[in-house]
Amino acid sequence: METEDCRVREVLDKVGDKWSVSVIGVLGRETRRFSEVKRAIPGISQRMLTVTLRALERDGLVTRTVYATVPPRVDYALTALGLTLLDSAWPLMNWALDHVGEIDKARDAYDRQRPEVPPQQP
Amino acid sequence: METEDCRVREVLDKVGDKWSVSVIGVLGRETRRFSEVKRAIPGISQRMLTVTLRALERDGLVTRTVYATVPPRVDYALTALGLTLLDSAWPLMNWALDHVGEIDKARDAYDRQRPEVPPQQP
DNA sequence: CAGGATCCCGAGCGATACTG
DNA sequence: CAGTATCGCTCGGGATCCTG
Repeated sequence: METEDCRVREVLDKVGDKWSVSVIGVLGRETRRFSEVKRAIPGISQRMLTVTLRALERDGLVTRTVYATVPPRVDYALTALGLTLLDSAWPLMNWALDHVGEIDKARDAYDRQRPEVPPQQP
Repeated sequence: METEDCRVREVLDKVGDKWSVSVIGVLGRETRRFSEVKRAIPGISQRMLTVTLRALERDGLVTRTVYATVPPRVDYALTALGLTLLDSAWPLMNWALDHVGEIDKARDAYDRQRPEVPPQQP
């Protein structure tokens, strides 16, 4: 954890950013249209979906296929590289799922110990 | 990837944030003092190290031990939970290390295809 | 030595409106 | 349908100064 660790962190930042994981998870092993991905991720704005997909495409993690139809249609899918990322991220995603409860409990315990600006009524 | 996915993302955000991974990596299986961790992570400010460590402690991932000596001394170490996180994160960290090169290449190729505001001299 | 308190800038992102 | 363009706000986080 020293010198080129920053490069790792850069990649981890990407995985950790607000939407990339969700998008990669939704794509999984199937090809999806823009609107399908959007519908599959409740809170995302079309802007952030576009931005996120562009970034993933730029990094060689997803492919973008445009069909010159009317109305337009664009398909997204994970590349081979993207699939290896998905596989490598699985353990961590599972960890998150498995331990959310523990984390919540730890957090509550921690918060109960420190008053931290006890509620006032302004 | 639908409803409680947001909880997973919340945890992933934590892992993906700017310093958590580095801190967890530095702690690894050994106890370290505040200043040791700080020195092991080049770019970090003491403020962000404090903030990051507090968040990890709150989530039950690291323990904080204060010695009432002069000068003061504070030790940090991963909890059992933190260790399971470290293990689960390994595959992803390795993936990042192994594929940084590929990502850079993909990025360069992508950028070379789109002019994207060709350099001007203002 | 370990960290609390402030100030402050800019990236990140949501909301909205327009287009091929 | 699948974007692009703008505006504006939030807040992450760096710099700096102070303390037990």
